[in-house]
Formats: sequence, structure tokens, C-alpha cells
Amino acid sequence: MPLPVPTAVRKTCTVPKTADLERALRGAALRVTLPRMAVLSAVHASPHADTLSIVDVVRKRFPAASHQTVYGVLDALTSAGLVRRIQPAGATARYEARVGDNHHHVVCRSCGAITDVDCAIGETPCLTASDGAGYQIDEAEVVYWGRCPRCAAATPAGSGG
Amino acid sequence: MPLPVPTAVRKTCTVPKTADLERALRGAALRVTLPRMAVLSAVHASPHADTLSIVDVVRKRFPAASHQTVYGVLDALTSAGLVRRIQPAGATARYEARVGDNHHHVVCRSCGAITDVDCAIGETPCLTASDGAGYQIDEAEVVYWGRCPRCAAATPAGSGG
DNA sequence: CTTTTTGCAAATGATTTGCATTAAC
DNA sequence: GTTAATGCAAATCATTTGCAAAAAG
Repeated sequence: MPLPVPTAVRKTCTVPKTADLERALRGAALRVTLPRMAVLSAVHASPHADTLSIVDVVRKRFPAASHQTVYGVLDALTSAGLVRRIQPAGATARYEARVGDNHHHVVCRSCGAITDVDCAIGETPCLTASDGAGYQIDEAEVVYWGRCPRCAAATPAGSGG
Repeated sequence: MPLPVPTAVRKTCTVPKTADLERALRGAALRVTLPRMAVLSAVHASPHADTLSIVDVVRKRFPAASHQTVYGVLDALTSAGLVRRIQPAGATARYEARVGDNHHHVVCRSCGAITDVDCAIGETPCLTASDGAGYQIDEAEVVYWGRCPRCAAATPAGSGG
């Protein structure tokens, strides 16, 4: 079963002002365009939103934005390191603006909600494989799977999967 | 950029005999069918193979197997816990037969190769989030990203992304 | 004999591609 | 003025769906 769209998205976060977004783009050597401002703003406003949601939000401020443009912008922003792409198994791509800090995610198996979890270590990678199989490891990505408080309360642990 | 198909797949693993596969299916309350035997065998034979590869392998022994049948069988086997589905960000689904032991994966950013890494802890979940955000966590999935020995040797660290 | 599984074909849905137009620098 | 970004439409690819025929228990 594909992961459902998250029902609860944390909206309580700081959305940078226009000037800050512009500065961020310029700092990343990206041209300042309306679609980029709108996308970057949208990702800040709704962490873990999928592409479709981002398109919706972007179009409120810039109705002409095409689906493909949003994909392209997200790609550019990701490459530039301004946003981070997350994609728990089987789900569509999500994006978040928290970059640089090494945090992880908790994903609810029932409703698909994603929540940030601060990494106890803070440095990258925060874990080293006991046996790295000879790999040159630069990142340890941790996804915690479980049930969010709401779903845990609703189901007696075991009814959902 | 989507993760490329893994070039090197570890083939050095124990592929159970027909009787064992049959026993495994029956043990999981699954009917014993040729497609299922073939798929289960294929997953054992080539860990981390994607669906397309599995279809290829399966058809060598059972040419009539349709693409959709393999999808269905993999789904059934996954639900039954006989195989495990892994899906590093952006890549197509892969399957492996190592279940029950709590191991993780190292993924090469350059060639997409996936290698098992034993978990130092062994119990599930092997990690607990420092702040679980109130979630009821049952699994901690760890993906180590880096460069495999081959790619690390070929590129002077930094040429690939 | 009953229930599950297979096979076929078509649908779905996310993501990508190519190219002319437009805007940013 | 030059280079990069946008918008449009169509293509691609993995995966899913529905249903009749076939096989397993």
C-alpha cells in the first residue's frame, strides 16, 4: 500500500521574508525568479509537503506556474542545497527547508505524517556503520517508523498493519 | 538524478533448495505455485534486485510469468514476511530475502550498489529517537550513503556530485 | 468443490524530456 | 546582449486495477 498523504503538516515554522528568500537564491548563485521565490517560500511554509501540494501553494501567488516548472525549481533548489528532498519508501517526493542541520524523520505508518527529530549527535554522518563494507560513508539517514500520537490513540496497536 | 541500477549485486549467497522454498511458503500459509517458487528463489539468488531484474530471472525458469504476477507475488511474499522490500530515495523497489535480522544498507551514490551492513545492536528498533515527537516507534531504518570501494577508487572524492 | 492465484490489457500517477519564448543578469 | 529559466505538450516508467481462466488445497 502506498504511503498516504500526510494529514497533519506542521505549519508552525518561520517563513522567511521575501528579501531573505531573494538573498538565499542569490547566495546560491541562482537567478531570482517569481517561481523560485514562490516555491522556496512554499517549502518553508509547509515542511514535508509533496510536489502536488507545493504546486497548489505556489499557484496561489503565481498562478501561471506549471507543474513542470515546480519540478524544475525544486530540483534546482535541491542541487543548490536550499531545500532537502526526502522520500520515505514508496511515497512521492517531499521537500523541506531545514538543511545543514543533521536531523532525521519519524514517519507514521498509518497516516503518513512526517515529523522532524533532532539528531542526538549533530555531525555528519551521525552514525558510522559497524562494518561499512569498504564504503566511503558521508551520510547516515535514519527513518523512524511507527505510529503518530493521534493514530496510536485511535488504534489499539496492531489494528493498522 | 534517479539512482542508477546497481551494477554489482552480491551473488554469493545461499539459495535455498526447492523443498525449503516450498516449506517457507507453506509456513507462511501461502499456496505453493510455480511463480512464487521462482520469485522467492530469485530474490534469494540476487539480493537487492529490482522488480524488472526479478522478472527476468523468474522467466528463465517460468517463461509465462507476467510482469504483474511478479508484482503480486512480491507483494504477497512481503506481506507474509518472507522477503523485505527496500527502496532508497528515488529508486525503484528492490527486494531481499534477509528478514528477521535487523540489518541496514549502504548505498553508493555513484553506481547505486547496495550492500548489507549488520546492525551493531540487533534488536528492533536498534535506535530510539532522542525525541520521538510522541510517536510509538517500532523500527529504525538506517541508510548509509557514500561511495562504494570501486567508485571511491575511480573518482577522487568529489567528482561525482 | 471452493478459494486463491495467475495472466492479460489498459489505467494511473509521478516525474522527465525537448524546444521555443521569456526574463534575469 | 547573453545565458538561464519558464511554459507547454507529450513521453516515459514503475506500479496498480479489474476480471475471466486456471490451479491449489
